[in-house]
Amino acid sequence: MAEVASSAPLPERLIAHLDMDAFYASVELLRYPELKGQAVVVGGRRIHAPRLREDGTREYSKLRDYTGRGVITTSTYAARDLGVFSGMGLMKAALRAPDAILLPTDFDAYRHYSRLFKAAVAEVAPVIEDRGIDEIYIDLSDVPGIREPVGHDPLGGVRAVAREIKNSVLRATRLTCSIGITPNKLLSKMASEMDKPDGITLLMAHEIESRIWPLDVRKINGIGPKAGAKLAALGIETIGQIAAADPQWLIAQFGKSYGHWLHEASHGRDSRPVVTHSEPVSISRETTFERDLHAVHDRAQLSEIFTRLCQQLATDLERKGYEGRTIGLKLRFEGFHTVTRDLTLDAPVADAVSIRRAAGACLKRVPLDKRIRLLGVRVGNLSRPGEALSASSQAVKRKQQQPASGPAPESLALF
DNA sequence: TCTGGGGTCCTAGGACCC
DNA sequence: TCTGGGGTCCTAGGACCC
Repeated sequence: MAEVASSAPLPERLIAHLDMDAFYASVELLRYPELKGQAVVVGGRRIHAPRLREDGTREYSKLRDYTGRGVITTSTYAARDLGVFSGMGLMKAALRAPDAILLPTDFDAYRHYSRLFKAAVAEVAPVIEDRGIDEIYIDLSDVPGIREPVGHDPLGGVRAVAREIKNSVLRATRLTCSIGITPNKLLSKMASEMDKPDGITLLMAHEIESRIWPLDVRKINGIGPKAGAKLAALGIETIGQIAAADPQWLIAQFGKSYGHWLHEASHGRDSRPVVTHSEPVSISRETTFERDLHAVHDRAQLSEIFTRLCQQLATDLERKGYEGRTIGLKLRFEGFHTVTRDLTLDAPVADAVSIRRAAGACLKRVPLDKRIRLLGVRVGNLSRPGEALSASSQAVKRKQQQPASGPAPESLALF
């Protein structure tokens, strides 16, 4: 009893961040185990799928075979050693690692393993926040046994639960993951990165100074390229330097909200709950062309792609059971300049024709003098069909009983 | 050899209403 | 005729994340 009482009390909340190790690449290695240990990059298209030779061995595409505009979605740790990372253009990566093996992205497979690993975690700890295909937050605060010390280790119970989660994931998927456990999401996200791959990192409040403050500011989830560059220009490189800065000065530099958040984050403070359910805000489809298209010269092709995106979006909406009142259009021009237009209708729609009509009206508000690199369509203001109208859309309904008259059919000739 | 696709959230200005 | 402030909605752009 005396031993337990003398150890530091566990925090009220114990939050885990679990990140699958090189997820897409690791799923591919389950299929092609002979690639284990090699530099492998995921990001190609179908044509880069391995081919079966007469003798039963496989022939893989190499990074040097790639032409086009794709980026790396994941690379194995061996490929990262060659300097190729996710987000990097495949053509650029091919210059650095021409002999790295290239595999096409197979989202269906990754989604399958995503479901498997999340279900495996849920068997141990059910309070889970989805953060995409390969990572989750888990609220471990009330997991049985987690606050039990083991021997002289007050965190023994926490370690045991972490190991149990990792074992459960490994059993279900044959994949490894890394886990960070701390009193909040912000710190856990950083902790899960500290011992990758296949690691467990526990970090409590009294260790912020020694383990968090020396880190680069970009390690904070929420400080991206822009804020990182601005901090660097102000002579701030580490999280500890943010923590040492006058909060009023941070607010003067970054605005009230972000400046205050920077101060809090640098001290490891974060009270955001683990959110186990959320509704989508918008659903979209977009595509980048193999070559930039011209609004006039490539009109037929653009029109076809535009219609196809609307049809895919309608299919997505139906499958997920949503309709939406705000239709958005996105165009990216040569030079990467991006423009969006949106239009809010009086009533939600979900069918391809209505989406296409509204997006077409948006298109008429964009000058099309430059070549187009990307075209996208989005549906926002989502609701479920048959659901009671929201107060706001009821107000609109009352005001204008007439349904919106879209543009005349001839105007669809644009594109 | 630049820079995918699918998202969320924030800001800021103008319209409109009370 | 001028002058307010608050609140909500819509739109456009941008930062950031996986």
